[in-house]
Amino acid sequence: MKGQPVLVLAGPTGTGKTDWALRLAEQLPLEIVSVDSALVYRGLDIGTAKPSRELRARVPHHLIDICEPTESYSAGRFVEDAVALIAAIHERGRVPLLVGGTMLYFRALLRGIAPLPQASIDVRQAIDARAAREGWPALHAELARLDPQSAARIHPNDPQRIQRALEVCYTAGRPISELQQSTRSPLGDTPLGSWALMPANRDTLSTRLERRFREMMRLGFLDEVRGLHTRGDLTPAHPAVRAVGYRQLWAHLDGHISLSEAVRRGITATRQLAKRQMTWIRSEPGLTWVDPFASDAYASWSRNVADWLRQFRASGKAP
RNA sequence: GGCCAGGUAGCUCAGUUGGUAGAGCAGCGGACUGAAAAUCCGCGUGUCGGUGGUUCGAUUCCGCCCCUGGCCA
Repeated sequence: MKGQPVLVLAGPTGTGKTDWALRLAEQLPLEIVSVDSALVYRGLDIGTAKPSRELRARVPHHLIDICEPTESYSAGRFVEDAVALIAAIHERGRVPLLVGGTMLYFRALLRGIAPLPQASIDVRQAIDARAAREGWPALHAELARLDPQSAARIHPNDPQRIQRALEVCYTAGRPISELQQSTRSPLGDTPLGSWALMPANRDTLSTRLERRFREMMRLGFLDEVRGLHTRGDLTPAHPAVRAVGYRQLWAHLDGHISLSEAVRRGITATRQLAKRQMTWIRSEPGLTWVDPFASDAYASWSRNVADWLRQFRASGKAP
């Protein structure tokens, strides 16, 4: 017996996912679940192209503005939150529409994530301190002793993953590669209607991303970052400050680079983000690609979605 | 107009005591299990400004020309 349907709309930044989701929600009984590691933070608005409060008042949105920028959200928390939300939305007789570009979150939710220990600030600090003394290659060598399987997969120059793998060894007492074997999808047999916005022409996206960044600057992006900068409790080590655009403007506010250089680098970082997102989408099975910049793209997509949902209505499982 | 310094990869530059060249950035491809808008890996043929000359061989040396910047008129 199949469960109730879930809709997925993935895509790189700047392809209009948010807009499409809102339009679709005007014609179908949907609730939007954001799949975005930056939209979770309060106070990151302009630079994340966060949908406005008015828009969010019209259609139910979830997982936006749920953290302080001093916090660290995670893929694990996302999966917990999303699973609970999907159940609640189904309970209300509506259809969840998962929208976003954080592909790790999508994968963790759709394919599963192993029950691993949470990040530990203390352990990470200890590892960082050792890395500063002995260098990351030494820590990679240690990982090779404790968890050869992970060490083989993790490049010696990849501090973030070496650190995480060691952290899990220390706190769980077992290698991460072993714990990862019990990965399974939390969604079970939930039927998925999955689409990805993939621009057929990269230059079109690139141009739009630059335009959008400059528009953000016009809307007061720098003031927004200055506000975060002035708080005094945030540093470039916080995930919120590492977000594209924020990081570069932060460097400018710290006096490291000029404003025009920060903007230039911000635009570049945005393009690189989109590229990484597309790499991930290409490798992800089960996604139907849609070129968002083709004429009538939205119209035909929304028709497809409605058609796909109809089967559940017919069998009486959904609205 | 004269003098000086440059013109080498999309950009900033290095280099070749003469044997047709390499870094960073950008770009492209890839990886991705609690930071993921993160973190990391791989990919470098380009009339070496143009044209004559010297030479077995010139991007490298010499002449002339063009362009850019600076100084002097």
